[in-house]
Amino acid sequence: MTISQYMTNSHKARNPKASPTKARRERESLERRDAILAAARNVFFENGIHRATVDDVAAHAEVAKGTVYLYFESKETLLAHLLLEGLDALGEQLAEAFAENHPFTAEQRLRRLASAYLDFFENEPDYFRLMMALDRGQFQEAISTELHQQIMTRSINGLGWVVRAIDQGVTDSDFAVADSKSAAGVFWAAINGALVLMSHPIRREMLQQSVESLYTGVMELMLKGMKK
Amino acid sequence: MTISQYMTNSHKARNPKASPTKARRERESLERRDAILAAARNVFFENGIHRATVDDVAAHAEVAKGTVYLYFESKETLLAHLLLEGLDALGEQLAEAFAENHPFTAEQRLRRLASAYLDFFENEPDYFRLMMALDRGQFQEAISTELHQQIMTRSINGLGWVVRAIDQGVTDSDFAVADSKSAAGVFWAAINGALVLMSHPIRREMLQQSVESLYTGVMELMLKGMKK
DNA sequence: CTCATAAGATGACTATTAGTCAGTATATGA
DNA sequence: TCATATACTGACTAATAGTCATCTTATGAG
Repeated sequence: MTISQYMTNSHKARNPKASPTKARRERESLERRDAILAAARNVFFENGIHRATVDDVAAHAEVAKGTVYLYFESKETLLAHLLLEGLDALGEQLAEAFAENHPFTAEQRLRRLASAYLDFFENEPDYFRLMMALDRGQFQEAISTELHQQIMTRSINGLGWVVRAIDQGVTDSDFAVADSKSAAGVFWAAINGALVLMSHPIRREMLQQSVESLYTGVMELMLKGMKK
Repeated sequence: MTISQYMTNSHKARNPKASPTKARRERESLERRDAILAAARNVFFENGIHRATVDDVAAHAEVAKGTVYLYFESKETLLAHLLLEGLDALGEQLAEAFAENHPFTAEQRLRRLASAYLDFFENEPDYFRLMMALDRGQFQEAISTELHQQIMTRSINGLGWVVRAIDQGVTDSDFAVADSKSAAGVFWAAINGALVLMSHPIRREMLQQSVESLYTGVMELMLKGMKK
């Protein structure tokens, strides 16, 4: 018996219920959970989160409604998990845009981050809508604090890239800002505000300009304002 | 008989149902409508628009539920009328801040407008929440296009003050912006984004700064960016 | 193979609430 | 006084989130 085999057995032995069956059961349980989440993604994104019903989600996942509630506490919890997916996707795109190992200037990095967010807005409108729709007290009260913490952590991590870019700008003496964290909040609030405002066709018509031009306008003013 | 008296009588005569009673009836109808709207204001603002029920509103207005629906098509229509109240209040404050007859500079005017919006955010949090909460497709689909038009008109009028301030800045050669309408959209999107972002206690904690400082940060950067 | 047990799944049921409408009450003026 | 019109009522329907007693299936001991 090799050491690794011994350790594996030891691991199994720790839990009296351990058996080849258990591993399969756990896998199947995760698969079912994923199937329900996938159904939720389709149903909520297709019909909008208010029109869509848990019965619909159950039907799409080919399980009874009760089963949905075995895997997720509530409709809001389901939505929260979709939100986490969206935040993860955005986080990855921001990390890629920051491009840690490339010798970009701080300004280039901020432009790339802003551009990545605009791409996300345009390519993943469902996730973006979800992020905005769930950014409300009503929703937050309906999910566990643990889940809420996870969402907040993901959000902070996303903003972290902006903080780092601004830090770089301060270090390189390109930017003049009092506090990089505040400045990151300002920058993000502004470009996010542009996207929220332009999410409505009527608003776009009203302002007679495209999402891109308003978004770029906000970004350029913010950059100009931060530069030395 | 003066001309005005003649015209008044002529107006009444146009409608064969005219009578002293009719005027009273109409007044009473408006009073009831106001009572229901007042009840809605209390109930929705007290409990939050999702938790509050139309039964609650009816109970507070001391009418049957059916009566509420005689005066307002739906829960959303009730909310839309509260929203109009809020937009009117904000519009008045912006007009006052603009101070047409005072010799303020464009920059002073923009600062005053932004300051008025911050005041509104802080003094009328219920109306502000309503404005943000109802800024969604789901809500817009549920009200008449006429009502929706009214809301949009109020919004445009509000932004109009910002456009005028920026126009002044361009005329006075203080600002360098390509298009004042776009620039107004940019400015408003940015400061509004700051308020939305900071509406959440968790977000404020995350960014470790006050609403005021982030808001001011956004405004100063936007002003700096617009200045020649 | 058989059967007791546990784990997992089910869907009928409850509770809540927006919106309806047949019936009732009140006011008007002929 | 009474027919009519107007205003109001609240029991009812429909939709839907969430529950839980019951059933089904898989497991492994004998």
